Amino acid sequence: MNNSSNRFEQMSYKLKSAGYKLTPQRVIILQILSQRQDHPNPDSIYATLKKQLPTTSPATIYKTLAVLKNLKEVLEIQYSKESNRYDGYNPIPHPHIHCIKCKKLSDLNLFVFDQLSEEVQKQTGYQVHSLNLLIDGICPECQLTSQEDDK
Amino acid sequence: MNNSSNRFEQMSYKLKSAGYKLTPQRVIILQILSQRQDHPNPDSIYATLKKQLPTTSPATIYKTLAVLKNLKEVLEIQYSKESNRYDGYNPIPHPHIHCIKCKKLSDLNLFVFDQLSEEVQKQTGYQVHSLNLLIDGICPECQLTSQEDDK
DNA sequence: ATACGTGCAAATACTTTGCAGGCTT
DNA sequence: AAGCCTGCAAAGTATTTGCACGTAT
Repeated sequence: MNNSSNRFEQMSYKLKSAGYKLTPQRVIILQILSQRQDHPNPDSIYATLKKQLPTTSPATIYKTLAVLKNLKEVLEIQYSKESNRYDGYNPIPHPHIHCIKCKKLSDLNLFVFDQLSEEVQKQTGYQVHSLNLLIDGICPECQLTSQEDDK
Repeated sequence: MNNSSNRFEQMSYKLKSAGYKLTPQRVIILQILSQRQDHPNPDSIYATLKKQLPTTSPATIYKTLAVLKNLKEVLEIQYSKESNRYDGYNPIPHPHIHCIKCKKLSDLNLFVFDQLSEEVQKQTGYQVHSLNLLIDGICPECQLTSQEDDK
């Protein structure tokens, strides 16, 4: 059993345990979230979902994402300009790097990250809820193709 | 001469050198940005500006902030839910901690932060543009007052 | 039957844009 | 005179909300 299947089972279980119903819409949303590792935004999830259930509305996705976020079964990566992206494959908080050209959003391994929360808590006295590290840049591929539009 | 005055001079100089005009609106915006250390959002800047120039519109603030951001004379702290906040007092990228109760946004000193950009660049090959570390939590004061609303 | 979920549409919030008029150099 | 800047209003985008209907237990 691969991680996608595990994630699907885990999310389904969590939803049901918390008293939520596993509707056809939600099943598909869970499938999408457990499989995709490209951190889709609501609109992208909507596009896929609409193919299988054409009557679905975006509101359903937003509502389900909110539930999953509260259950910590999906990680929300917040943007101010573009819409949020969601990681259901690996919902444990981790830093990301975002290419501002091709919009790709990738995981980033930083061994300092996991200690940060506790360190900040100690240093500031804040009760830390979430720690968002988001890096914007240009990925190696886009660096090649963007040489011509440099001034 | 204190840092606020320095910042005001520096921002004025940068604007003029880059060919922008120093209009009355912009003078006041620069004053606000150079003095306030609470990381105001556009609306808060607007409220102050409106007192001195009642006909000012929010668009003027957004446009001026965009210019200053490009000149790197103001640091934009991005949110997805609330509006952006701006640091003109210390425009060099640095991490922040945000209280989700009282909305206070404070600077955070993390000695690891300054090395991160280069480390990420090496590790990923990305050309790093900006590194945003934003921590959400509850500040010590709000922890005291919020005990009663805990479930 | 009761409560939850869905889909639609309207509302909200923040920010950007187009444009006409004004001011500065 | 030319160009930049402002203020207004409209448009744009992302997300949330209210509500009536449907469905599952």
